[in-house]
Amino acid sequence: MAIAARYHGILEAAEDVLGRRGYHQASIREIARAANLSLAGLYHYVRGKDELLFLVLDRALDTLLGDLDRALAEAPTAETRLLALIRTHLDFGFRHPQAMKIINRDWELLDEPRRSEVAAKRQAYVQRGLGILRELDRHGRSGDELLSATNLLLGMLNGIARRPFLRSSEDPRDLAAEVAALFLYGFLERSRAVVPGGEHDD
Amino acid sequence: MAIAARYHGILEAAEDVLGRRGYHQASIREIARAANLSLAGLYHYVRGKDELLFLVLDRALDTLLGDLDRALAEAPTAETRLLALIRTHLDFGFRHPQAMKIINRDWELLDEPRRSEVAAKRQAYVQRGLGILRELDRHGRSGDELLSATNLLLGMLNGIARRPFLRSSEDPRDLAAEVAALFLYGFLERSRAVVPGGEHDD
DNA sequence: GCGCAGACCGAACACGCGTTCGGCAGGAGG
DNA sequence: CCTCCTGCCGAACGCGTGTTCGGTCTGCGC
Repeated sequence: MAIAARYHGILEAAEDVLGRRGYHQASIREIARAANLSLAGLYHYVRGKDELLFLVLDRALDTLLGDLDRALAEAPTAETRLLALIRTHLDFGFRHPQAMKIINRDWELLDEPRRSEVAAKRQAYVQRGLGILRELDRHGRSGDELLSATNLLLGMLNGIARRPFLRSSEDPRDLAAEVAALFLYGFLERSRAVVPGGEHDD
Repeated sequence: MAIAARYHGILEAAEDVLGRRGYHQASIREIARAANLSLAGLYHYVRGKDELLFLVLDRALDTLLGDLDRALAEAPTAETRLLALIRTHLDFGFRHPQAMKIINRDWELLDEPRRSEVAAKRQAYVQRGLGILRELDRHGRSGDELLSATNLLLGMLNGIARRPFLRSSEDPRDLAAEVAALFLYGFLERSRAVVPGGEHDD
């Protein structure tokens, strides 16, 4: 179990350093120091720098997809599922900002066997969004149109999560409802509550 | 004038290489090679790598802001101004994809005297968007709400411009109208033409 | 006690990087 | 003809990097 704890600590350190500095600025020496290990000691657990990136990326995407599917399973309607996706995404972004940065910024830097693996998980995430929008669609949009709308939505979410715009006063719950309202009804309308009665307190 | 041509070529080369590889992966040697100069020859024109980044960034932001202000000046209503902003942004993204990447990805890497300078130009751009949304607002939104809506909108745009999702079939004009419609009226509504009669052919 | 295996480390290697230095061509001015 | 200046280059310096090698501990089976 001690080895597993070490491994876990290494992944945490790598996520933090890789997220804060970016893949190419982050040095393996810095990750080792953050994990309370020597440089060569870190190499005892990990084959190289790209494996470190892969491990962090893989774990983060598993967490994100897991959170999402758990939230989706509890949402009965398409509207609540959309809200659940937005909420999960923003929540993850606020709770694991470094992991989010790595997902959005550094995943292309992996080399080929592994790159496809995380690309598949990224695509699975997009598919969840696309499925929800397909349910929500009332105008018979084509797959291409739905896909670009999905990318628009995810772009909005990443635009928020990227930098701390309004993190000061707002909490992710309210923010998610606001984003959902804007996406569903547009900027010109204003309907505060997206889901008419679907709120449950925790 | 030959010196000006050289300078221009250097900026083009730097924009291309910096955009494609990112600041820290791009080497000055590669930029020099792309500009048909030797390594030391490049240093004859430029003080260092960060100055290269600054020059590219500054020129790109000037172009973007210039394009935007020119398009805004011709747009009579708030709706057409919104459409103009979206169009300009997407157009710039399609025409100068490398410059767009640098603007969105690498500007934070500048060191302090210059960083503030490009931050100011970036903020000026956001202010244009915020002003348009303020005109468009029918619900007395607060400055914070308008700012976050602006960031949502810009996030959507960058989400598209980032990767070639649908570049195959769509052209920026149609795409811009689609984005504007989705932003103004929401996903649930569908109004094809955002601006009822404001189209002029070129 | 003995040996072995695994956790861990200090020191080095090879390499690519940003930057600098000394110099070479060639045209202009005296 | 000499000199200066500008555009440009080959070669090097110093440094930080990812990675590896040889070794030292410590604990456990026999």
